[in-house]
Amino acid sequence: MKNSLKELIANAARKAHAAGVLTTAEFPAVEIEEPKNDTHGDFATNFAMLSAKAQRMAPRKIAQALLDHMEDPQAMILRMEIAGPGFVNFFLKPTAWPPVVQQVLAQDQTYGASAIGAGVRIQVEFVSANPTGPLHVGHGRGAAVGDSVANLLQLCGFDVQREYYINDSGRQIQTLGRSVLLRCRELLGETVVFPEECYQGDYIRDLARALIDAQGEALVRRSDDQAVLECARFAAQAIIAGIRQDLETFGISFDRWYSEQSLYDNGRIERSLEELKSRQVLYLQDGAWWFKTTDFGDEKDRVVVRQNGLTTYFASDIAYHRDKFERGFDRVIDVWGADHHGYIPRMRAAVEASGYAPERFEVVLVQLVNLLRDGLPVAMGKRSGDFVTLREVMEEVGSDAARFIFLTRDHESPLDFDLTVAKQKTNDNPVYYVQYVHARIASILRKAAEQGLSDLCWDDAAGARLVEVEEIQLIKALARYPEAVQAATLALAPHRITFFLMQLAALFHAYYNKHRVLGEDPVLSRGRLCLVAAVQKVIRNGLTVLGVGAPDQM
RNA sequence: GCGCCUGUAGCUCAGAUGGAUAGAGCAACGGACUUCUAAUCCGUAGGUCGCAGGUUCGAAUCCUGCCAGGCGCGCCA
Repeated sequence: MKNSLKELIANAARKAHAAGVLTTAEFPAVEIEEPKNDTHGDFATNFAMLSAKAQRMAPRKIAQALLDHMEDPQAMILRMEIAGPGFVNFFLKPTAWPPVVQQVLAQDQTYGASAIGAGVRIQVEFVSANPTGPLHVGHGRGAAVGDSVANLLQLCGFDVQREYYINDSGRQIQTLGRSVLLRCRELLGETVVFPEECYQGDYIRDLARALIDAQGEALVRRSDDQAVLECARFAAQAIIAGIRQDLETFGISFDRWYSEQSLYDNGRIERSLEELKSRQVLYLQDGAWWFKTTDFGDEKDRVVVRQNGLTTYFASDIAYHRDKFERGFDRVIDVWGADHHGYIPRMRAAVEASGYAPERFEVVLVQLVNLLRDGLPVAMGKRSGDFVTLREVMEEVGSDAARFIFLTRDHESPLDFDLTVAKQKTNDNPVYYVQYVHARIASILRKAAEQGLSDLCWDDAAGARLVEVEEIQLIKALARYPEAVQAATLALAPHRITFFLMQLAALFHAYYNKHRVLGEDPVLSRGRLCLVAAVQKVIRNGLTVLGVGAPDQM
């Protein structure tokens, strides 16, 4: 709807210029908005005001020129007016709207899809939690955001790959192995001092028990190094399996799990460091190798190889991101916890120094989650091992509620997640508010089927009966969905879909309370049935983007 | 000290590329179920968009400075 109007305006501008009324053909991009105030029409454009400078004309004069040259082949415009400083307001005929319903019904699951990303390969890397413990609530938010961003991109035609990077090398894995080994010894009757820097959670004990069951006491008889390694391997593997399962329960699966260790094993880290040396961005100082990230806008240089000869985490990341681009991705998106934001400049530097345009690398920062119960903070200490896992949250409030709530805020805003509210089945809890729309409509459709009205066959006669204000508002909202998807995608902001759905749900509930779908008049009933069926499809499509189910009954 | 994020109704938050009179929900108060699911709806009330300048036809939105809160500033990951 909006796009066809844009065409009309652009054509009018060209014609006006050809006719010599406008002085230059230098036009701004046509922008169209939906005025909040409906006395300003269905749509409005500020084209005349934006053109004033280039045309050296008064905005209202330009507006008049547009009106004089406007064509309307589909006869959808009722009237146009010039208003205020130079807005052009468009009032559409009531008959312009109902065809949208038909379009939604016809396109079904693909309504909202587009091809704006066609031919672009894009990778979204998210969660990537260290395999040293189960996922917690914060990871859940990152997972929900990352997966929905990927869904949005796919919907817009991008070729998307989801990837999880496993930090399965380095000191933390060693620590993991040590933690498990100590618990093993403890279980076998030794008295051990369990150091503070080891992982404290109960899951370490569980892993130790499982390992003893599998291997018996043979384990502790090995040399320390050997035993730690064995424990680490076993534990990391088990934890990753658990993470994978949690994510699956959460409705998320990855196309690829990428091992950090593999970057060492196949020499990629070595190679990328050599390459940086040859590009003269590495230098040796105090026995360590430094990357001159300051040449690329970072505030200080960063170490990639330590004095002791070990590479840093940053070195792995350089190799990893280089590999992403070598695999042919046009865009690379990392979803990170906001506490890593200080890492962005050096990572961007690394991308640029590796020979790739830094704009091709983007980071979505996800702010932290404050877990509450009855409005009071739930204690969360990673030190103490006393944190609430994603699995526990899913078990308590359900995956749908959790995912929806994670997406009720801009990912750059911190989020209060109240377990009590998440379980409530009231207006406080927007998941049910939206899902209820789907269930209610399903109920109407069942009822209609009982009455022999199962075929939603659309015709102009039925469409012409959709004249109530609430109906036109609903249809307008449906028409807005594809734009909402595109805007959310371009901004990598899935929460906009959440808000779109809440708004559509509000419009539907109001309509439902005021008008009956199934009534005496068969033609009217059919028209309304098509309308609510279309609403149901858009609700379902939107919930699918969020990874939330659309139930037929509640 | 430097950097990033945040500051909008009593509370929790939306406000795409700058647009016309700044919006929801909750909480408060008053109403609507013999009819397609009341997990719903309708109404009332609520504002110096942190503060001060600037840019322009026009600023919650862009720029500068300040104030408040969060996070980050390791040869850790």
